[in-house]
Amino acid sequence: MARRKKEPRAVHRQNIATAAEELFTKKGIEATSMDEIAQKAGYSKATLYVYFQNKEEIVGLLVLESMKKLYDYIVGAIQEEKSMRERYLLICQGLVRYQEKYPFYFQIVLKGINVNFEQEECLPEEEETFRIGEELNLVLKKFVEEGIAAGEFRQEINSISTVFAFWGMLSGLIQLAVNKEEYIKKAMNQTKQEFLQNGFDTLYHTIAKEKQDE
Amino acid sequence: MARRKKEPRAVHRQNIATAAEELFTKKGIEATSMDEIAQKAGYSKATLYVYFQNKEEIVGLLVLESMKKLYDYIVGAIQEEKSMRERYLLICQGLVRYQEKYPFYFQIVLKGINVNFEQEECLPEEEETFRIGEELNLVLKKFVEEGIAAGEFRQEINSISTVFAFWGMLSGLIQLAVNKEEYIKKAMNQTKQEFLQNGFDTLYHTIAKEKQDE
Amino acid sequence: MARRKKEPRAVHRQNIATAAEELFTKKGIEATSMDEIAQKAGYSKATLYVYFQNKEEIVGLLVLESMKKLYDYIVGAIQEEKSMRERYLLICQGLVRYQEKYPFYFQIVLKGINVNFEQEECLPEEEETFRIGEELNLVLKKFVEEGIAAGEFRQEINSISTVFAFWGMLSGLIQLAVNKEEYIKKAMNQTKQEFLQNGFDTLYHTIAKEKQDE
Amino acid sequence: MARRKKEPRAVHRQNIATAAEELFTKKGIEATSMDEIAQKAGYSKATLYVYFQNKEEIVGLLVLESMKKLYDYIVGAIQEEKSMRERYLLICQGLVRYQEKYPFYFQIVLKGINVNFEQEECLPEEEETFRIGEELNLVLKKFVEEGIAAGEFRQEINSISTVFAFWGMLSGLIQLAVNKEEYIKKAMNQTKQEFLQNGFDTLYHTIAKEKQDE
DNA sequence: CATGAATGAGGCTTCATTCAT
DNA sequence: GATGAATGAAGCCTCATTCAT
Repeated sequence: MARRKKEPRAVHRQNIATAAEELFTKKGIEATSMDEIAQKAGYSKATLYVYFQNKEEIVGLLVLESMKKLYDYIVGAIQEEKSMRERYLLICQGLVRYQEKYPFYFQIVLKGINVNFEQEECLPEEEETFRIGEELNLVLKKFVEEGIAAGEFRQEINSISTVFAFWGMLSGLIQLAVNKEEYIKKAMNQTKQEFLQNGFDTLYHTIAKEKQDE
Repeated sequence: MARRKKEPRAVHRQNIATAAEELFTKKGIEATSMDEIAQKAGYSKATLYVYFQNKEEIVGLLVLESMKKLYDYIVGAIQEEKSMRERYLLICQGLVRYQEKYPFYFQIVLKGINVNFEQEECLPEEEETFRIGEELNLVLKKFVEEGIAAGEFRQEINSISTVFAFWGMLSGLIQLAVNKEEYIKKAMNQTKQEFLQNGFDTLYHTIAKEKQDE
Repeated sequence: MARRKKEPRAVHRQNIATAAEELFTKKGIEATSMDEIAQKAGYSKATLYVYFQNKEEIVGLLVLESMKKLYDYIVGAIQEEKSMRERYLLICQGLVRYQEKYPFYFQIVLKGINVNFEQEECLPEEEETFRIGEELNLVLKKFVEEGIAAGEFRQEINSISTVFAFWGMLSGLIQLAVNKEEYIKKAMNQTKQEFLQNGFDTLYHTIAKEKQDE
Repeated sequence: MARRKKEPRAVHRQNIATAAEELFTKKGIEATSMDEIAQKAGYSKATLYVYFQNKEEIVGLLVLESMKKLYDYIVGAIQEEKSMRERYLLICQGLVRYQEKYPFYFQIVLKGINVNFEQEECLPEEEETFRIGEELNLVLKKFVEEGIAAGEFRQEINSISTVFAFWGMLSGLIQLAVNKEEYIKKAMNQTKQEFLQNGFDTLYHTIAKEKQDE
């Protein structure tokens, strides 16, 4: 009954994680049972526990993966050879793509993780997630500093705090856009994209030096 | 053992809702069982089902109540005889108070409700919640228009879309501040209040007419 | 589907406990599942948890009951208007009856309970069990003292330690007799009763003053 | 990854048994999983089933080994060139050592094994265990007879039955002492050793000829 | 109306054991 | 022979919900 010959552990973990991912995206994390994940992944429920300690670890891995993706999106955006403004918008688009791909982790990442700041009791995946989050903050901070140095961003903005605040505002904006996409369409006749574009622009005024007309 | 002689249905609903409210705030909605609510409210568990169809309806009522409170906060802020800026900040404080008082509905309100836009399957409470939300949007829109008329806010901002975007950004900012209060303290040596104040100011630049240096 | 009208909580607990008791006796505690208990008791599995916090509590109640029974056996034996020797033998018989009725608790009682000496974390049933055990020790100690005073028992025996030692020896003897009843029959052609009688007599020499021929 | 080139079957069995032994002693038999045994032994879990039919057989082997050890202890004690009394106490000490080294088999040996007397369904290890048990009985019987012949032990004691009864009483005493070591300390201010010493002495009166004051 | 009583459905997790390679 | 892989079966427990009284 050996279903797969000799595929490395990581492959099985990925199979399971992928199945879980789809279900989480469709039904939410809490509402998805290990039974369903097993079924979807094509393993027996018990097998799940061969590859993961528990449900939490599956979530943990997925969150970590999502965080990596987010990191890549954003670093990729920043490394483009474009204007500050264009790169800023690419960063925003990165967040949007992230939210679309991992709707549930978006919240988790924005909520719980960093709390375990220097604490012990957490899965290695969670630690790693936190670490990447920190790195991401640094990368963004550098981006802001670069913008200031280039005379494009206003000097007053204390970079780290700004980054963090932006993080919150952007994610709030995106979540709203997603949750109320339909409403936005009907009530103000805008696509999600348009609505977001507006929001991103608006927020850009916040950091950009005067004369930066939208 | 009829606990209260003939008190109207609404009183019992309120008793139950109040008990639920406290538990939800302390432990979260999912983590609170009907058992606990019944216990805290001083009713039998079965009685809960006399006054509410199911758990969801309890949540619905509570969300509605919270929405009313939020409405009051914001309308109250707007009606103050103060400058635009001061009133803007009062609105923000209203949101903060709301988040503090109803941490769990904050998300619900920002997420699911309006989706049922003109749909059938939803509790009367949800409809009402939606209605108040709409009204709130109008009130805020008027506030923005007043600001524009007074020459304090920039003209370009299409009022309804701006209101909505602000809604998202402010709530994102607040949620972040709450979830990472500890982190904010450690990493940037700011209290939640300070961090938020900064964020609100920053966002104010977005709508305020030039020369409005913080 | 209300199976029983208004029987008090204790009745249900007893129903469940009785079913559990039978299964424990037949298959052992570990080997008996809550499912089986529910089935045998004629309740749904979930109902078990209405009346008991968990499996442990069922065991706890049963152990307590058994302890009470044991207490009654022994106090009853001691209160008989007979000679020391006869009463001693009645005590022994009490232990035998106890072992026959509650084979599994015999071990539990002799093993785990008193360990929680003055500790906190234990069910009220366990505390009560411990308390009765203590009382039993006292009763037995008095019996020994009475025997000494009557000039029937040797003076040297430090009463409390003797009681405890006897407790161990008797229970060891009884357990052996039960576990190897068959063997005893075949290897030494004795019934369990005869074998035990001999053992009890032998042990009696230990405490009785000289001239006490078997 | 053949771990050991061509070591005989027995070696592997011993490796596994040793690992199991340690875990059993530390956590109990039930609470030890095959997984853990495999890990500790350095084999794959599946390999365990190459050398043992099932978990039970591992226990069986271990019980057998323990029985051999016990046999050695006791025969060793009897062969000492000392007085009956001293040798009796050595036997007791042997039992104590046995209990300390194999706390879990103590019970098993005293309980289940001989039941399968001349029955079919039992592992070869169990048969062997039984055989050694028998031999042990004989050895002890001879010891008793020697004591009687030497005029040290009372004549009335039918040797085989006495041996068996002693077996039960001693083991009961020892188990009690172990299980309630803490309690003995607190309630009667004795160490386990002291308590046992008393018990052994007490029991010695049972077999010793008069004038044998402790 | 109020509730005591009961439960179906489901959730997570564990573990001894099997089997193809 | 040794093992990686997989799993069936079982266990304990929780909870929203129903219903007869």
